[in-house]
Amino acid sequence: MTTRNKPIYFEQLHYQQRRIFNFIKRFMDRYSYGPTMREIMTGLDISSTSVVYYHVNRLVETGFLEKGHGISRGLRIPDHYFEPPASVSVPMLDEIITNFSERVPCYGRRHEIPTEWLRGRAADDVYALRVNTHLMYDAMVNDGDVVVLRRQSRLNDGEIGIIMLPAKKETRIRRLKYEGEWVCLEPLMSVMQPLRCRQDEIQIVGKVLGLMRQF
Amino acid sequence: MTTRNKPIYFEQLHYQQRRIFNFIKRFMDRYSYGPTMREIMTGLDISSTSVVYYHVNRLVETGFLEKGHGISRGLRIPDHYFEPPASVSVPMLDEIITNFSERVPCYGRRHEIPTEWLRGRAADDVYALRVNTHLMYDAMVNDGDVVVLRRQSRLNDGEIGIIMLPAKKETRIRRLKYEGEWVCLEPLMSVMQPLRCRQDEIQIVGKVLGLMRQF
DNA sequence: CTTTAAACAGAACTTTTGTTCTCTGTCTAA
DNA sequence: TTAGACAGAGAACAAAAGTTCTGTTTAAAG
Repeated sequence: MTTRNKPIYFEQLHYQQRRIFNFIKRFMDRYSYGPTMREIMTGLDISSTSVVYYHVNRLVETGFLEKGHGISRGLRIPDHYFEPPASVSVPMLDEIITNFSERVPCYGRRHEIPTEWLRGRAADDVYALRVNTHLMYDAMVNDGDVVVLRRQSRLNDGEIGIIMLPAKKETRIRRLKYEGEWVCLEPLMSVMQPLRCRQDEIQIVGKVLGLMRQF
Repeated sequence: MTTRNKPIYFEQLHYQQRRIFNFIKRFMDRYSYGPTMREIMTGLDISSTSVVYYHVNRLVETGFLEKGHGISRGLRIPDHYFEPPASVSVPMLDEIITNFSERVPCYGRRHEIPTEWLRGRAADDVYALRVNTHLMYDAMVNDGDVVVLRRQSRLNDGEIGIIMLPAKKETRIRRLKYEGEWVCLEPLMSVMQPLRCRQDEIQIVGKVLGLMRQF
């Protein structure tokens, strides 16, 4: 395997090689199978298959293409050329489950969220939750909104999460601030009152990643 | 073109044809190009390429496969076998543009929205708009939220849209109700006051499809 | 100006691969 | 029983397509 370090960016490739690469990509888009050397030749008005062969091998050397030796239409575009999916599907919960050590029921329905919301992390333990009125004014969350959360029992200082108050039988979306032995549940709307309580009085359900509302 | 009506569902296909179809699908998944008759033959321990050829043509006849005549590795799996994308990308606007007859500036940034929000319609004229505070309390929309809208100058009775009040130099997200010569802009939060005005006092920017908020 | 490597041209060659053909066995409906 | 549709075997053929070879041009470097 002889890999050169010279050209890294596509723009640094020579004119002919850029043309060939683009042709292959468009061809595969259209026909789902790759072009032959001859098809590239006629498609780009190149005079000989050997010229195509030459440049294709150059592209393979520089990692812009993959190719099975002796395989008809065996050109491939490496995986890293395809953008990762812009959205991921996460399971949808019908209600908040108190004890998260037990299995979370998934009713088969799923919800699509932007990959960006994961901030590079895996989608493990990420769920969508359709909230009902009792969460309403806490954080500009409306009845019927879908809240996306990562299930976790701890939050860093200043992070926003879904927090249960077992004594009051309430669930809130609040920003968590640690103050020594105490925690302060700050509302996201200034109209609401902050809530100060002992750490063992709250139960953290998860971290809120985002919210989606369909009108 | 001889198309039969007999087998419609994959499960109705004969054992051998199901095997071949699955083999092709797995092969393409793995190598990105299709298998040859011989590769299918050896891969499925079939005794002759002609047997493979026979069943492949049967699969083409019944619409489970597509195939270019005389094309090496020219097998294709029809589009309808692949699920439509779960999300679509729409251009992002930096601000509300008053006169929508002129070209909408697009800064290259885009936003991912669930396909479901389009309700089967095309993504034409759909834009994402990051709102700033002046829209805030109208509809539980917060500063920094991304509102997804379809650009249109008319709304049906009861639909929710982004509505400009040129005289007041205000923009609101409200539910529109027609009352004869008048229109009523109903708030989505009951705390707010409805607004009654003449039809020529408002300018409809678009219909609101949804809202996304990243924490 | 000479040298050298990259790029191009054209043709021929070899392998790969789709296609055809003939023959055989099996099952079903008439 | 028998014609006919269907599936399978095996071999051979022909087209498709990758590869190699030789030689020429071009452009940059020494």
